[in-house]
Amino acid sequence: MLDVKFIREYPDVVKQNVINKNESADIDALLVLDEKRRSLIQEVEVLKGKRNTVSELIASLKKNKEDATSHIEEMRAVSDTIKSLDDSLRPIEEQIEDRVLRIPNMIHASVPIGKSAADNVEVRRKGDTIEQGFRKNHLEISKQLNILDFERGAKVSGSGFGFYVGKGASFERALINFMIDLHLEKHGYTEMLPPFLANYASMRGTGQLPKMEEDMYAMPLDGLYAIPTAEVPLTNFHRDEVLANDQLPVKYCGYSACFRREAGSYGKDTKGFLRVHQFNKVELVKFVKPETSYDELEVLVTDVEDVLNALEIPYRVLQLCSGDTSFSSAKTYDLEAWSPAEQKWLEVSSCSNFESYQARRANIRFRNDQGKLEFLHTLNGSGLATSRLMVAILEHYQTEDGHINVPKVLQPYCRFDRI
RNA sequence: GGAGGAAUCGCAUAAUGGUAUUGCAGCAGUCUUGAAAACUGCCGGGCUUUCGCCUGUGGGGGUUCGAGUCCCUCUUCCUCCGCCA
Repeated sequence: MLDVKFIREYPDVVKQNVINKNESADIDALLVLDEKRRSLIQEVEVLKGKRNTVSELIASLKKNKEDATSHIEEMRAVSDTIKSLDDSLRPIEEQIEDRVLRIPNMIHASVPIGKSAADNVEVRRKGDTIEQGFRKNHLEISKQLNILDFERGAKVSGSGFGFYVGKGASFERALINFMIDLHLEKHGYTEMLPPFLANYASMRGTGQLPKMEEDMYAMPLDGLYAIPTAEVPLTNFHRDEVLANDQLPVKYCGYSACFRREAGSYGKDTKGFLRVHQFNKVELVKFVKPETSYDELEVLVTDVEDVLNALEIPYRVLQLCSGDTSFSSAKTYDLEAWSPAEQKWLEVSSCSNFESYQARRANIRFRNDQGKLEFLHTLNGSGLATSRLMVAILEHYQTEDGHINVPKVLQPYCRFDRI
């Protein structure tokens, strides 16, 4: 979340940012509440100061066995007033918190202003887009080879769930292991295997709640939510903690299943793996010093590109415009893999710098060079999500006789080199 | 699920119901050629030009003039019992 002090000082900048991000938030209502809060605090603090000094007086009178009855009587009234002021303050502070949590992060100065995905800027491209040719789409080829089963997924769980079957399951597992090993060995991340359910405080810490509640699977009986990304547990790993200065940067790499209700997106890209309620993803999360976070973002993107390069899948890197940059992010790059059968780019990764937005929500600090406590910066990127990557692989590595060659780098992870 | 114990600054610790102690670590300074040691200051959050003020003992309530301390409740951790892959 943003610092309330910042919102108070630069309300117009914050308002323009909300517009640029295609979000909505009533900044003026917040400022009215903030004003009310501060004047109430001023009033109540004078009374509390009085109570403190008189209480001390009462203590010393009692120690000397003198009479303090009149002071106690007086303080009884003061305490009642304090209580009623505190009572009127509480709902105001709750409203302020709720409103602040619903204000999006400020975009970075380098982010182009734009309305939608059409205004995103292609930064670079590796490999060429290719024609469909003889290639079948991922649903046809996977049905023919019996490696994915969405019909039975729908029977067992519902629309938008699928089974990986036989060599399809092995191949998925190989892909995950390959990506994790690459990030550990080549990029120096620490491996994590997180819980797939998280509590309210964690979901709030990374910015999913309270605003995106309808996108989450919830288990109200236990107050738990199915994670939409490993970003949630990996970032909240350090919630309410202070990291040592020389510990930074901290880099985690973790696999998780990801769960998304995808409410409101019915009918859009719903074919097979293009949009599912559960998918697998290897996530990268970094905790860094503020002055290094934009350099760390660039490195994060190249860490992800290494995976696509190793798999020899054509891809492009996009810088998202303001309107397409997510709620909590200050700057985001998307990576898209080419799908010959769909004849379009598929989003397979999203790499973002959240600056101190998540750190402030989740209260993650470090001791800076001056020995002071300061919010650090968090970043994360998918490295990568397998479902759409699988679509690209099944198309690119398809042979004319209707089989799939296993990419060279995955062969050591599979017990076969052809499906 | 049941019984008992615990939670105080980054870590560790103290506090007959009278307003949070001390040590370590960290930061700045004095001294030093430099470092160490020693000494001084800072060292949870907020407000304040300064002096200071408010707040803060896992979360939320309550009793009281006054709560780390007493009561209720929730959470987490530890010990044991039960159930379980």
